[in-house]
Amino acid sequence: MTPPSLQHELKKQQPFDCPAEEAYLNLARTAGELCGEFNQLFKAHCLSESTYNVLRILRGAQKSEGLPGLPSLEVAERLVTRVPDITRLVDRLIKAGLAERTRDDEDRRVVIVSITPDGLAVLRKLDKPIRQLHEKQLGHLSCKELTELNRLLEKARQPAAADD
Amino acid sequence: MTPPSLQHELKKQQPFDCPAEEAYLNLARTAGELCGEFNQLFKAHCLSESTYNVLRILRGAQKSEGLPGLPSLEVAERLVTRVPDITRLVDRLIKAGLAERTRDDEDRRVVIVSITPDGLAVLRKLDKPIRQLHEKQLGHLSCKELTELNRLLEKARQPAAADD
DNA sequence: CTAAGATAATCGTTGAAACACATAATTCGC
DNA sequence: GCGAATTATGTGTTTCAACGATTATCTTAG
Repeated sequence: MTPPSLQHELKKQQPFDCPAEEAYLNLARTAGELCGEFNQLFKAHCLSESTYNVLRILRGAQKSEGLPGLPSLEVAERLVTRVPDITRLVDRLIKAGLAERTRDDEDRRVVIVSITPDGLAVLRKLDKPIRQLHEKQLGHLSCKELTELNRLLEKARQPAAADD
Repeated sequence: MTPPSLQHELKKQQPFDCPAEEAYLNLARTAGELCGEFNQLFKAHCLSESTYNVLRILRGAQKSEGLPGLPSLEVAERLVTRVPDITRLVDRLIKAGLAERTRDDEDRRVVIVSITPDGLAVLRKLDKPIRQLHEKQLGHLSCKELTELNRLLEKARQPAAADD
């Protein structure tokens, strides 16, 4: 198990200016590689990472909170990565028949987005390969390592989250 | 130092299916937030993360390796995140006057990309704010924590790198 | 010397993201 | 109630990324 350092991977001649820079690049590169594999999987089912996440959020709200759907803005806030254009994201899902929009009667400004049976079916089909890919990507890390990684990542986000 | 867990941030009701999934989402979210701030900074100078990286690579090759430039494909391979369309990336830099193309006389297929004085000037202007942003984002992690984070991220990439 | 194959780079097109602005509905001060 | 301000959402436009197919040059086998 030789450690292929990031510096070597990038053919970088000089060492990194500061450890924070190395960590940042490491983070970007790792996330890019891992996300890339997922995007490939999603694409095979005509989804993207964003649209998949929206479906997951809608299913979660339905299963765990018993809500038929969520306001658009609420969906946007729950996304893993921020996306300013929730409208078109949902548009794509609706065009594919995986989600639907209904106006809220209480507050006619808000649009409730909900998942359709077809959307649930697509998620069901993806559940297993997703789990397998997670396992393949990070399964070789021990439980202790994953816990530590999570701790460090959450700590890393703290100052960035400060100026939200 | 209250730990704002990812589950809470995402308003997720159920715990994560598996630790690998949580780590993946944590990774994606952290990278997204950190990259977002950098993209904002780059954008203020009419660059993107990709174009900035290309400039950094070109400067590095010049400074450390004494090369006037690099073949396009070599630049693409050194990028932090894989980008299949190096041509248009370089197009944008050339249009902005920050890089230039020259044909290699040895092998007339290869195009040597090199950074211009203007490109170097832009990088110089960015060096300090970049360092400051790295410090702001990850400076609150101890040196030991950064080292451990780097170790875990490199380990995480190993199986993904296997099927390149 | 020539044709076939390999390699480097480019181009065409599609689809998605980013950003600013516009629209509709609600709330609040008067 | 009436109109300004606020909130939730939608639209227009530009830019960027992904994928495939194509062109140009080099290499090599015959």
